[in-house]
Amino acid sequence: MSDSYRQEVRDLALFAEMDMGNFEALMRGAYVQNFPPRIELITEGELPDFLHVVVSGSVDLFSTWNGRETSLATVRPVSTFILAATIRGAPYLMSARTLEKSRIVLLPSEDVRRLFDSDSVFARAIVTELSQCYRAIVKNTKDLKLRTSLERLANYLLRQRQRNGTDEFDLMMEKRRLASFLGMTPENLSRSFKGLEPFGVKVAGNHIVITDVADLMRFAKPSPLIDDDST
Amino acid sequence: MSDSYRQEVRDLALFAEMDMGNFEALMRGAYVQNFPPRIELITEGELPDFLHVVVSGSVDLFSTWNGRETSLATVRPVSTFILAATIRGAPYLMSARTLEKSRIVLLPSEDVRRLFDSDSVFARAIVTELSQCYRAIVKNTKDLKLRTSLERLANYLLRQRQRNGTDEFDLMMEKRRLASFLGMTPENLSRSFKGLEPFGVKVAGNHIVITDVADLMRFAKPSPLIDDDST
DNA sequence: TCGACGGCTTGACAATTATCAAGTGACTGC
DNA sequence: GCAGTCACTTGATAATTGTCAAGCCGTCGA
Repeated sequence: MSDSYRQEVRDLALFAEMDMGNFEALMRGAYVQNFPPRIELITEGELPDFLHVVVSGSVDLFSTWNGRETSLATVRPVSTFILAATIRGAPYLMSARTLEKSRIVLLPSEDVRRLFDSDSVFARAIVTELSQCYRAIVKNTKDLKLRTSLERLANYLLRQRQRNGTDEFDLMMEKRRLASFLGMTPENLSRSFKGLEPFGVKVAGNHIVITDVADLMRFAKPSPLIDDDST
Repeated sequence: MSDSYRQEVRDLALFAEMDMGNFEALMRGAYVQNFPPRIELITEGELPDFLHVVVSGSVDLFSTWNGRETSLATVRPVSTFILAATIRGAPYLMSARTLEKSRIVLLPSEDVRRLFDSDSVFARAIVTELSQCYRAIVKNTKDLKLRTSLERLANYLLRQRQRNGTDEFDLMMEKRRLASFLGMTPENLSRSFKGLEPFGVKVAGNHIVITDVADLMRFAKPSPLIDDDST
């Protein structure tokens, strides 16, 4: 494995503080793989062989039931996914597929679990990461249960504005996936974008301009307890 | 604190394996409190002072936004809640209220965080607990996004059947709260119960009889990746 | 250049879900 | 006992969301 990837993984909060010898051992068993777009990396129901780290590209976490499919999250560099399944040695609850050409570091689950047992610094880093993931999905559940689809879209746009630090930005994903992520159909997402025009949202393809932030916020009523990424 | 509560807390997976001296220290700072029904124990947005352990009674975790409210989970003895907020020292994302007369053990957050840093056995127990909570809420999100309300109710009833080990049981909560938990209105829950009659569900007040399990399963299509409590 | 493809949009319509209003029935306190 | 309360139910109606079909409009490759 090239040193640059090694360093990128080491820089993750999850691995940054762990014992260097343990980290080296973990990386010895690891390998990097390149995937083309739209490749299914893992399938829900299977047992975790590897902890995955996205080094470049992006990965969609999704789930299916009874012929329906929904997108649950997007993983962007540099971060891990399916940590909980790896730790528990329990079946994946989500499937994962690459969205674009992506480079993934694979860490054997066995090694991760063994280190989790022997390296208490690593164990603590895992707690931090897991509690972060847990809180993120709690916020997502609140978003889903307390808001209409129009309100979810409005707040999504405000969160993107916050991330980008500007009132003008491009959507980070296909609209069809955004629709799935927000829990609606592509058709309804189209109509919802129209529905936000009166509140100061201009849409041209993937390009969004928020012309009246105050007005949009008045409608969206964002809350730190749902929309803050950090806490 | 009485020895019986001390032992009940110790028996929790979260505390069972930790160093005895550390556990004793934790319990010295703890205290037990009795609450009447419908008392708000914590309010979302506040900072965690205590890790809560329900010893008897039951607690509703809920959240509000813009005048709406939704029930996210019910905590029954003996288990903890708001572990993630306590560990991160971040604001509660959910509020909690007693559903009935309840006895709660309060463990100062400071002590919990300190022990989490110094007792690696405890830290590992926390990882197990958190990953369990995380996976539970992922399942809940899939339930919400992939199923209609009728399907959610059908699968809920099958889960209760599994828990109780019998085709005849009482609902564990008020129907209004069940409705909120399942992401629907009380009116719709009423109609949904009616809608499940053709699939072998008989309802009389809080009492449920599943007269045709095979038929109900054919409709509900339960999946271990959504409906299994254990994995 | 052209046609095929795929994602997006639009309109008509249907299903699902929520809201409002009224009524039932069980329990409670005077 | 009896009125009052509250959860639950039911019906009518409205809002939201999904489905289906068709058309638009880029991109891409022949």
